[in-house]
Formats: sequence, structure tokens, C-alpha cells
Amino acid sequence: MEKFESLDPDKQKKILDSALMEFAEKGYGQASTNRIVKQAGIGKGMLFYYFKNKKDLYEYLIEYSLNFIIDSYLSLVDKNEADFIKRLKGACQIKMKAQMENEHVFNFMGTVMLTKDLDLPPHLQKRYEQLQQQGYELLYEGIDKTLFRKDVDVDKAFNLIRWGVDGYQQDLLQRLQGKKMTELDFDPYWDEFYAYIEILKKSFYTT
Amino acid sequence: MEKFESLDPDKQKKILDSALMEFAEKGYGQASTNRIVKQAGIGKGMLFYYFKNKKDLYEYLIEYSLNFIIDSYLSLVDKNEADFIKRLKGACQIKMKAQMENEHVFNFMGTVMLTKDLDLPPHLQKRYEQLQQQGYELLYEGIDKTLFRKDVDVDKAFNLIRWGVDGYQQDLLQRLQGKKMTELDFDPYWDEFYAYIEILKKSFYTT
DNA sequence: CAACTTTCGACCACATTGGTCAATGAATTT
DNA sequence: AAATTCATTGACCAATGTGGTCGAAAGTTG
Repeated sequence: MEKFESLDPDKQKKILDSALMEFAEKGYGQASTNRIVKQAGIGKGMLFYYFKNKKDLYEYLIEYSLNFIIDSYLSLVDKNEADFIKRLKGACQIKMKAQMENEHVFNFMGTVMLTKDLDLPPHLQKRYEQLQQQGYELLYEGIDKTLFRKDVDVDKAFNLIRWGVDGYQQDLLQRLQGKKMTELDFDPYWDEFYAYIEILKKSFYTT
Repeated sequence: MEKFESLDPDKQKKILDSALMEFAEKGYGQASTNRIVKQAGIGKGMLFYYFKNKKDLYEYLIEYSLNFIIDSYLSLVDKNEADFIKRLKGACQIKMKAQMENEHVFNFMGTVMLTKDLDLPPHLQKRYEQLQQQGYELLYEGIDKTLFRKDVDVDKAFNLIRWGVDGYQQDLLQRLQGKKMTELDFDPYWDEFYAYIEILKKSFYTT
């Protein structure tokens, strides 16, 4: 492991990316170390020189991803912002920035969360639950409910706003499929996004 | 193929379900005929007695699913209903009924649509595009746009409503994970759903 | 009985799996 | 320069799994 971490960062990144992608799209069981090394452009031996086996690599990736997501996303969201929509908006910006910096981590964590085809060692399990906890707080802690219209159930409005934001993200991802994230001007998409945000405000907040 | 279709319907269903599930969660390439026959409770030989090979089976499933989805869902939606929300509500009811009748078809078609790891023979390709076309019309054809608030972009409102409905469905599916679809009272969930619908109406329609 | 249809699972050649290791080249130390 | 350590490779391994076949048994029909 120290072996791996004292490696040329570019090579590290290439290996991490390759492994993250493989595990993300095949899950732990069906992921192939052969494909990982091929994609990473290293010999088979090196992978098992850096990590003692497949599971070790997988757990390293989880720890790495947890750290990244918490440090570059969750912990940066302003939880003193009591306006739900504003907080969500801020969170999206931060998340997007993090995603540009490290494209595959979120995909990987996504499939880890919903396939869980391997039980984690306790210390990772703990950090993983921490992440879920932080994700929950991000959405529900310290929100000013008086901003919402009086004539709709606040929790339902919550969800509709959430689903709206998620839906847009999902839709955008689909439309941008294949495009290179770099060399791409996001401004028009941000504008579009803000337009949706305004509609949500207009629809679910008191006027 | 005629062999398969002149089979005891219960056995047919068991084989279809098994295959639909396997392909749905592994995709064409990673799906295993061994697992399919085991899950279906038949000998290996039978699968290749009914279908000449894996691809043949896969294409049969696609045709079967296309037929089912069109006949028991898309073609039943009332496209004369000009009220977007009402139409969507009706569509959900019909879809749910269809889904109860044939749990795995929609999952299967879902992964087929977004993985497309095999190109279809022309006649299936054509029917497949037909399906997409009908899905599109279901949402966008003959909608009365005057029902929407004047101060929001109609297309964006469209999408937000769609994402809301999809979001609820997704959320419900998660909450009901593991529960047996049969022996389950859906009424409270329908009520909840209608409550969301009412909120959407209140938020995006003219008052 | 014979003729025919279903059904099975052992079996095939082949591909892929996670993981090893002897060999080799590159640095570094002596 | 020699010796030692480190980094790197890919051929190789046993094990497992692949799609697909086939001979034989079991059922069915006449």
C-alpha cells in the first residue's frame, strides 16, 4: 500500500480510474483484474505488488472514495444555509466541481451503495455509515420550513424539489453522454439549471 | 420456438421470468444460460431445445417484452386526455397494473434500452423504435399547454412533473424492496401518490 | 411392441478467473 | 565495478465458468 502511494501520481490516478470504472460497472464479483491492468496500462504483476489481492484493492478504493467524497463534497456544503433550495443549489455546485476533478469516484460509490455485494470490514462500515449520515443531514438538518407554502405538505415539497434537481442532473448526464467533460462550457447548463431552481422556488415557496 | 410456445404456460412463465431477470441484471454478455436453467428448474438441454442459442433466446425476450409493454401499457393510455397530469396519473395506474401482471418485463426492457450491448435484427430494431416513439407521444402529444401557469416555462414544468412522478415511483420501489408484490395493499401508496399529484397540480397549473 | 417427443445432465473445447513467480532491467549502495 | 535492492513484466497455474452438444433415459402415442 505504501508502495502504491509513493508512486508517480499520474500513474496512481490511471490505476485508480481504471479500477474505479471496472468495479463501478461490473460490481465486485464480476470485475476483472485482467481488464483493470490492461486499461491501466500496467503488467498484471504490479497490481498484486501494490495490493495484496482483489478485495484489498476494492477496500482501498472504498476508503479512497469515502475520503474524497467527504472532503471535497459533503464537508464543504454550508449547513448553516437554512434555505433548502439555496443549500441544494450550493451542494450541486460543489458536487459538480468535485466530479470534474475526479469523474469516476461518484459512479463507483453509487454502485457500491446499491449493490453491496461484499461486506466491509468494520472500520470501513463505520465510515460508510458516517457518509450516509452526512448525506442525510445535508438534506434535512436545520432547514427553515417556514419558507415553504403553507398549503402543501413540507416533506412532500422537499421530495419534489429533490427529485426535480436529481432529475435534471440525470437528464443532463444523458444529454452529455460521450462528450468530454473537459473542454466543455458548462455555463449554459448552469443557466438552465438556475431556471429550474427559480421555478421550484416560485412553485413551492411562499411568495 | 413453436416448441416453446406450445408448452405448459406455467413452465413458460417460469423460464421467461428466469431469463428476463438474468438478462436484466447482468446484460446480454454477462448473463449465464447455466443460471437461467437452474433458476427456471429445467435441464440445460431444454433451453437449447426451445431456442437455438443464447442470442435467439435474447431476441425472443425482446420481442415478447415489446409486445407486452405495448399491448398492456402504452396502447392503453388515453391519448385524448389533454391534461398532462391526468394523463400521467392514468398512465401510472395502467403501468402499475401491467407491472403486477408481469414483474420483470419492465426491468428487462429498461436495461436493454440503456445498455444496448447487442444490435438487434432489423425487424426488432424497428419495433423498438416504435416503442420509443409511443413513449414520446405518451408524454408530449396533444397536451393542453394552457393549463399551466403563465409565469413558468411549460417545457420545464413538464419535466419537473415527470421527474416528480418518476422520483416517487423510484422512492417507493426502494421502500418496498424485498416485499412480495402480491399480498400487499397498495391503497395507502396510491393515496400518497395522489397527494403528490395534487401538489404538482397546485404548483404548476393555473389556479 | 415400436415410433416419436421431451427431458436431463454429463461432457466438450474454450475462455476467463484471481493470483504467482522466475526472469529482467533499473537504481542504488557498497 | 560489483553487489544488492527495487520495480516491472507477462507467461503460467489450477480452478471455475462459458455456450452448446449429445446419448440415453423417460414419457407419450399408436
